[in-house]
Amino acid sequence: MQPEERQKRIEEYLLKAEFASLEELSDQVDASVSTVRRDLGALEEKGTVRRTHGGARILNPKSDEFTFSARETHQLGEKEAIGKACAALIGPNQTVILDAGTTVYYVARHLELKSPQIITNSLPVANLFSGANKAEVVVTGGVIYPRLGVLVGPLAVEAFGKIRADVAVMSAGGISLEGVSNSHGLLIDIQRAMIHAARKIIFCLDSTKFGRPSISQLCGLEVIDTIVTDAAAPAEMLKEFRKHQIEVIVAAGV
Amino acid sequence: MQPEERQKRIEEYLLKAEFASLEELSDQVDASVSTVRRDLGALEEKGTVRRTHGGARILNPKSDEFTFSARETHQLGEKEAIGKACAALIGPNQTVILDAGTTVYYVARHLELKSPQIITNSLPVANLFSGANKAEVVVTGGVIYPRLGVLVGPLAVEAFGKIRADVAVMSAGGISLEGVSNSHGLLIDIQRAMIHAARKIIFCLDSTKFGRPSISQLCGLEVIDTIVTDAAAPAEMLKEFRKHQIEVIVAAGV
DNA sequence: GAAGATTTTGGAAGATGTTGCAAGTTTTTG
DNA sequence: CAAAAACTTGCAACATCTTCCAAAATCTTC
Repeated sequence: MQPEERQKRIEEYLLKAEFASLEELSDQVDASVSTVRRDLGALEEKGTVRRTHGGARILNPKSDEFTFSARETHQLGEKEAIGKACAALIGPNQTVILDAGTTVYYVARHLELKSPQIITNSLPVANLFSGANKAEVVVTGGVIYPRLGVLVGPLAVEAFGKIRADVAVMSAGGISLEGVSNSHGLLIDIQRAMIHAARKIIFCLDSTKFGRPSISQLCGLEVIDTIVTDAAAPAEMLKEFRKHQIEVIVAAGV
Repeated sequence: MQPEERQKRIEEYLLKAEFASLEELSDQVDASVSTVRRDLGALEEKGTVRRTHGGARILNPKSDEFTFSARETHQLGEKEAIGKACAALIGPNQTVILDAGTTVYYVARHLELKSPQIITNSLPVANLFSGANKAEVVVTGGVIYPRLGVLVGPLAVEAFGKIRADVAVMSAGGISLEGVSNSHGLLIDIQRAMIHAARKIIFCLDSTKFGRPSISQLCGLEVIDTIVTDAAAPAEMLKEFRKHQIEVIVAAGV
């Protein structure tokens, strides 16, 4: 990537996050910390950013945009790790369905470089890619479900009915030996349509989701191809899932 | 391929992507990197592009109407005023189509309280309402047009084909006595569908848009019901528009 | 049309710029 | 004050730029 593009992306990231560590930025723009350091030097010269020990801060914060403010999520480390591990499963130029949900959002963040074709009904995910130019992103229609920024309703279901994808990256409210469940009834129809449209089904579930069934049953274990979770997931359950021919990936902690 | 055609394609690609590496462009126009380098040199001379190490960057982001770098929007005050004046035209509980474009975005900001039903293909507008739960917001599907955050393509056109609305709030690249025009060809189909779907058509145009025709013709004056603009709009043109039975509203300056 | 002049193209060699790493110094933290 | 983290500097490896040249395409002139 060219220095200018990298610097612009650093600026953009800082606009959203306000501060960021060098590590974070380095990860974000896929360059070494040294390079990020130099970039920040240039940006500071330009006056848009101020260096701090270990990171940088935006000088002229103007973030009223709707983005998952990268800070407000619990278990950030785990979700980052899951996101990275799951993104590694996606090949370049694949067609990927991305579900709504914070965990999947973190998968999306690691997907930019693969320039896949993406289909989503999540506004935060759409926003993530709206500035980037590499990936082609299809947004399903629908009514905005307040707070979550998910598009729901017949338009969304229809859109998934029309397409076929290589992979669906899903999240859910809970998983047990009986299957996967979710708390928002409205989402169930859409998630079923996603599952129907994709050849391979990956569920991203942080460890808190295990053995915690939610209100509405989404699907049985037999439709799942892969589960990506973090190190705190209960080992016996994972063993059970493996018995069901499910590939279980435990993301390395940070 | 002719040098001119090649250079035009480079420009077009950069318009979408903002940055591009030499490799990328060379691939895109099917010429060697050396040739692309020379082309970029010419384009830089012409002033549309800036060379960077390893690539190039678009310099003159065309038609600021749709580019949403909220940081650098010109005529912010005017757009705010237009937004306020236009929002006043909308009654409560109406169904409103909101076009993409910065001016319309400012209308949306003043619309929250009226809790209307909103239909839009603009991601920034959708984001604006995704937190609030007053309004019901329908987002059309579509492919994200890079950088602009507009949903384009058949999904979007179809969505507008299926619905009926009370009002459409539109923007455009330019207006003259011949009619309204826009710079992005892709958007024309969608805007036509919007016009078709709505009973009343309002155009929000800041004063810089007058007498400045853009590339593609969108529609004639006869479809316009109302124009909202700011105080700097040329008086004679407004008079002409009024003769065509168009209601012209001049928003009070800040 | 054909022969020669001109322009454009793609590539090669050396100059220049950028990147990531490591050693040594400074700052922060407990 | 000592350990840890972060910063600076210098450097080697790498990518990109400039300049040049020969081949190909295009234009002129007859």
